[in-house]
Amino acid sequence: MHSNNPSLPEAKQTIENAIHSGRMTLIVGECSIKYMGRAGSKLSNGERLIIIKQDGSFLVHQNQKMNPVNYQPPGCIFQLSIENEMTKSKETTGPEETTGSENNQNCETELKLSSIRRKPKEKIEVIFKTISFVSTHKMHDNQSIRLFGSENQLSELLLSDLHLIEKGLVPVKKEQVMKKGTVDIMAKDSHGRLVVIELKRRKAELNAVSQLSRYVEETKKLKNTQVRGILVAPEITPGAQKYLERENLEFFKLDFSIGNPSAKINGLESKQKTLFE
Amino acid sequence: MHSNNPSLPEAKQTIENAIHSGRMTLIVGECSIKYMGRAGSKLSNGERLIIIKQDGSFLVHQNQKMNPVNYQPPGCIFQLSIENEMTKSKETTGPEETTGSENNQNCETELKLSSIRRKPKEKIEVIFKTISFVSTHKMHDNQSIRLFGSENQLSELLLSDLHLIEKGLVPVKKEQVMKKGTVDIMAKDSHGRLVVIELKRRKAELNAVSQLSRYVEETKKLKNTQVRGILVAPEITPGAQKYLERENLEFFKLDFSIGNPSAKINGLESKQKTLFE
DNA sequence: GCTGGGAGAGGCTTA
DNA sequence: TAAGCCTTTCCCAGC
Repeated sequence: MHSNNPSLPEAKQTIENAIHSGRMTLIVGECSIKYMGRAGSKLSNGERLIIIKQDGSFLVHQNQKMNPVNYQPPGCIFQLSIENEMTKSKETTGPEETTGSENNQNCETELKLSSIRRKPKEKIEVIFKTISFVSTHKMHDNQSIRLFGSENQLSELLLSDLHLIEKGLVPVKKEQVMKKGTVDIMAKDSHGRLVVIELKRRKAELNAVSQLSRYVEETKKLKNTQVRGILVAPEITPGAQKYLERENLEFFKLDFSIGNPSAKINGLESKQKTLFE
Repeated sequence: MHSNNPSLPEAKQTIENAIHSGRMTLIVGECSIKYMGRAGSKLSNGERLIIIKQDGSFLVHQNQKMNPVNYQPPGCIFQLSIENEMTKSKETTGPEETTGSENNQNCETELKLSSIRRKPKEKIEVIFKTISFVSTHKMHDNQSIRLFGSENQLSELLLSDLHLIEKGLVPVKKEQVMKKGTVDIMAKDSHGRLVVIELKRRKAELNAVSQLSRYVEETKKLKNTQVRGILVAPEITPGAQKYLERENLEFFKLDFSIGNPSAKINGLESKQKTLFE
């Protein structure tokens, strides 16, 4: 269902019906936006796209950037109301005679769309001056995305190929839960020393080293033994490299990108491909 | 501009025109999606909303969740092509006689929309079986959002109210750039000791302590002097608290919420309000 | 529910 | 451009 240049009351009705029936609602219109909650924001008048989803997600997009300019996560509720100058005046200064409304009866009328989140308490108010477009869609879709190459998956792959990193490296407690606490992979080297392995699917930065360092320290205290730490990532920043060396930790370069011929990881790549195809 | 249940060639033309003229394009249709790049993903057939923005941003939304299921950041380019079974067969197994096309001439025809990112090399392919809806919008909008309550802003406010944290605390190099490297605020206490302050606008977790610890250690080495570290946040998790104590760092509770009467931060709240109103 | 950490993170500022 | 870090981060898995 869709309508072009609907009146604000028409739009209100359409949107309410759509929300009620779980249809995705798209609105394009000239609006100003206010947000108050964990933080606050204001956006002056302009044309934007508003999206209301079945699960109560709420998005406001400008015609640029990937991320919405305002948003609410799933679960919020919506309120719609027609407001006009007379109403507003009444509320604030009492009834007045309408002025300047001869040219356009709607020029002072606005549609307010509020989306409210309970916890934390947050509210977005979209004040539409005009709506150029509303459409609603049933959106039949029972599929879920399958993602390949997440850190978790790479970790699994790496477990069976630990020798890629170092000869003689074996998982601690073979075929058992690796994720001890927050450590990605726990292993033992050929000298029987514990090795904590932190995996990053992208260029490792300072905080990755901080993390590994923390894990190593905790493991040392817990096991009361010497513990090595290896950071596995496709790249590392200079600062992180220096920090790593100061902490006596190690780096192993490993590229994970899918479908990239330059990522010639023995065995790993083919396994990824197999999973992906 | 909009069209309902367009043919795939019509949709192709409409979309190409819109991209060329920088109009935001909305497409609702039944499609399958494939992504290859830093990672990979597959999504089987279903109805989704596709958004193409002026700056080359690309979004695929299902009717749930806040985040797009697939996406490209600004700057990517688009390719559209009509594909059908005969074409496909030719490519793979040579010409064949068309079968089962009597009922619906378009049943084997597809519209492929590819969005390509240069660096890193990534590609999304959306294969439309049917398109129920296309609309394009000029989206006149020259406004930028003004956000209140970001950590940066809070840091600025706090600089002029350092005594809130501790009596006698003064900024190092008064009225000068504080952000030495990555340290939020550098100060001196009444005993002349350097104090590194890390500010978190929300509940502080382990990595916040890691961060502060790292800054303190670096500052110690750099200045070769005793250095205190204070974590300022509205809350702290138990794990972070323990870690903090082990590292001999300090915590100061400070609530930043906007419009929350419980946030009785002397001066800070009124300053925030002033900024927001 | 809280804690912890990844994300195809994106996006921003500064060097 | 890279580096570092914030985000109204969202989101998910574990506990």
